[in-house]
Amino acid sequence: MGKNTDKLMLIDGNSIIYRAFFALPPLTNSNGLHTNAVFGFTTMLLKVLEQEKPTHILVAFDAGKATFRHEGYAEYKGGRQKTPPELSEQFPLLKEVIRSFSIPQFELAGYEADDIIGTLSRQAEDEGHEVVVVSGDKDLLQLASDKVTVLLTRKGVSEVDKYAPVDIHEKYGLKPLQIIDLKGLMGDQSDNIPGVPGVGEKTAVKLLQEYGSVENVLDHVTSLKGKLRENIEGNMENARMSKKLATIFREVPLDQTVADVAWSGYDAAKLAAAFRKLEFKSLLERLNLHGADDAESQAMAKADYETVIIGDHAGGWEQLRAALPKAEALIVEASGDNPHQGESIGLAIAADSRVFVLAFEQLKAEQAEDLISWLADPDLAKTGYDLHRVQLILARNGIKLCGQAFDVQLAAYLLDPTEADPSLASTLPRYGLPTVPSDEAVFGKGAKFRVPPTEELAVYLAAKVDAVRRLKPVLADQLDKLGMRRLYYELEQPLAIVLADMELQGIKCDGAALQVLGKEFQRRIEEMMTAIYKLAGVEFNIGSPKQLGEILFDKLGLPVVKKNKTGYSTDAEVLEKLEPYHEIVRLILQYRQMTKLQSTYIEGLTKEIREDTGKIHTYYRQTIAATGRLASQYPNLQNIPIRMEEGRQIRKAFVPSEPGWRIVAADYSQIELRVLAHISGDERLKEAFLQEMDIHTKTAMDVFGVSKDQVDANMRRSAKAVNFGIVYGISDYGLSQNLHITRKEAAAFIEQYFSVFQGVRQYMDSIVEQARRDGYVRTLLERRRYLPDINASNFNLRSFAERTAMNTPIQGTAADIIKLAMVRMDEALRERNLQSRMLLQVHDELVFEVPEEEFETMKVLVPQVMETALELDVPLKADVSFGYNWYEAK
DNA sequence: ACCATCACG
DNA sequence: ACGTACGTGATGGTA
Repeated sequence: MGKNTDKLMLIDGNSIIYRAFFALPPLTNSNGLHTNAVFGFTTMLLKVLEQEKPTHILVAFDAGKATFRHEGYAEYKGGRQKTPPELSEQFPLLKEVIRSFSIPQFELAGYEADDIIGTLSRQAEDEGHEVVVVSGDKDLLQLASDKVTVLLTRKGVSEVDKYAPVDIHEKYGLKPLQIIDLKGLMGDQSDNIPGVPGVGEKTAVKLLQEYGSVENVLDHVTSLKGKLRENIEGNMENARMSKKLATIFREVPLDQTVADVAWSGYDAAKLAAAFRKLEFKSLLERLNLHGADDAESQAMAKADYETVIIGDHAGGWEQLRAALPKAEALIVEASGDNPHQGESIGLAIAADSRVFVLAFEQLKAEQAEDLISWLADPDLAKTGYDLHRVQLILARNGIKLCGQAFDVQLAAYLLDPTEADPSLASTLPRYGLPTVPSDEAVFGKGAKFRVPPTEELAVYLAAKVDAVRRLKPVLADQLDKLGMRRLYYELEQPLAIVLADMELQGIKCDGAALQVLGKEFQRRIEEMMTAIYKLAGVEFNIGSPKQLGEILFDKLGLPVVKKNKTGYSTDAEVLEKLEPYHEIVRLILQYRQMTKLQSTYIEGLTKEIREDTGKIHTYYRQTIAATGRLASQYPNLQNIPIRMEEGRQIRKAFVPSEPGWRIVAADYSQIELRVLAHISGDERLKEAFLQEMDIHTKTAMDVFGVSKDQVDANMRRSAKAVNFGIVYGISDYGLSQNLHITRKEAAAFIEQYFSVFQGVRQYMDSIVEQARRDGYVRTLLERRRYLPDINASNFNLRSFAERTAMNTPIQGTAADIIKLAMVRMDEALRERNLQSRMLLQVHDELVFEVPEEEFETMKVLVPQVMETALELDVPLKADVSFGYNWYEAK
């Protein structure tokens, strides 16, 4: 190493790849090779290279054989699960990627990556250079010094935390070297290092802060008391050995020196080739490497079709007309995220060996008639990408779409509802097909959005529509294989059309009523601002959590309850605790509430009212929620206030679009707990619903062992919280937070609940076990959700996956049921020739507008359809309400 | 672009 | 010992 500005980066290869493997969902390239861990490692590597800009770098690996640590303690790393084959196969891939980065890597028989890193970091330190160690293992913190900082991965591997000695002290109250003592005392499950039984992190830190080291703790064991002393006295040798095992050996006989790992950056073309091979499309883009790699185009589908641009020559329309009977796939392109707005761009249709592409403009031509009637013909099947959206875009242009037969986006969502990127560009490689460029690559994003010249656009749309045609049979087969055929064809596909109809219908919103309310809110906001400034003694931006924190905690000296990574937390939970200390707090809570109503609802909704019709048209996303629920956007009409009276007033602005009509709303009563009763088969829970009892009261009776009359409001409230907790995947901590009780009390509640509702306990245990075995959970209608973290060694990731395993079948089945009810309801309205319209869905509620003469019919029909959507072992119950606006329907 | 906050089921 | 309740979307502030 030469200059003093040199910086050596040492990466713990094994630790990072393990972390990445368990943190990321399974990912395979088109050859079926698993690549998730390599992907995670690479993402992390790019990030730290960018951030730290090292001049020297090395990735160290364990040699995969016995190390010197096994000589003294044969059980070292014993009991560890065998490396899963899905991970093993990624080591060679990773090593190749590292080579493509031109980064040196090594391993040495008998030593671990830690030891190599320790040795080189000492060498560099002695030479006076700066060192950065990267790992997922906090053992490495022992290496920190003036010269050495340690980066530990957080949240899987996507982020790193930087530790200098001062940070370690802040977090643990220990010096870097004491990390070894820490492990000596507390041990390490994953390395099978015993430590001292009964001593965890808390106790170990306390002991070390007092005594400094393991040895000194052992010397002073007589001054300790009780069980702790007993445990330590009985395990002195274990403690000494554990410390030894945890100590990184810093004198590995290495041939290489720091100078040997000099690094001057990577060769973009080499790296691109490697990413290409692994199909790391997003990384290619991130590096802007497209131009660097000629092989890129090879993975793109080689066009084995003829592209016909309509409008180019006279015969185009005629060819299209002749080809339409054989049409196989359809693409409709428009700009922006909101299909109710934005510019319609173009269409592409794949038929036989040809692909036809036309600009939207062309649909105005006389010759477009055949195409338009093809689109509208319910007997002519269309396969496409996001047909729900297509239906809206076409409708906006006065064109009807019918005959939706297969939607690759919807199918891909059902096959993996957690996949974040539903684009064709990302879906294709997941199913082993050659990919297409991303929308972003073609159109640019945000302000840079532009429609490319006709020729380029045509090539892109042609590639997409061809891709849809290839993808369809693959996804359809997969749906069949996984038993999701009916879910797709009888539920989701028909629902897409029902949703589009609802969205096109829209709901009338009385803008004037919103303005009246807004005026009142504004008056109160200004009143509160004045009062808050007066109490604070200064004017500041109340909406800025940073400034508010300074006022509350620095200026007024209120106690700090909770912190977040930006600084003081000032959320409602914190403010409620601070209310007794200062009257400003209550005002701030009210101010927050009012400004939320004003900006999100009064102003937000007003912007969404169409001038010509006075209606709001939301957009239901059918392929977003991991549980199968819908999501509503632009605007979100699933979170209109109801819990607080002030906010609830907003609902008065939602009115029928025809004079004299009414709003009829019906919501499922306790659908999630009913679903739980059904799928768990718990006799007591079933009985509660069969007897039509108030479920929270009944729960309180059973849990507290009292009669109905003895259940007071508090007991019912607790029972209600427990019921919520059960649905969410219960944890004592979560329940304790919610009820403001101790964790112990919460745990006792839960235990009591489970001892009464044994079927529920059994279900919760078995669903988690099943998830561990299969890697996924399912709803009653066979919707599935994969839980890649269910076997993670990271407690947090694993616990989250376990709660998800408990929650998703419940929330997801409830979603199945209301979706089914929507499809049936749509049919019922048509069959009976009713004018009433379904307008909104709010997870367990459906909202209609109903003419006077259909009012009595709908009051019966809606709950009847909802209650019979699916037969369970307990009855489903829907409560109807009505009024001349949504507020009154309560 | 990301975070904190808060609206709903 | 670990440190969270499940699922969403919109907003304003801040880097």
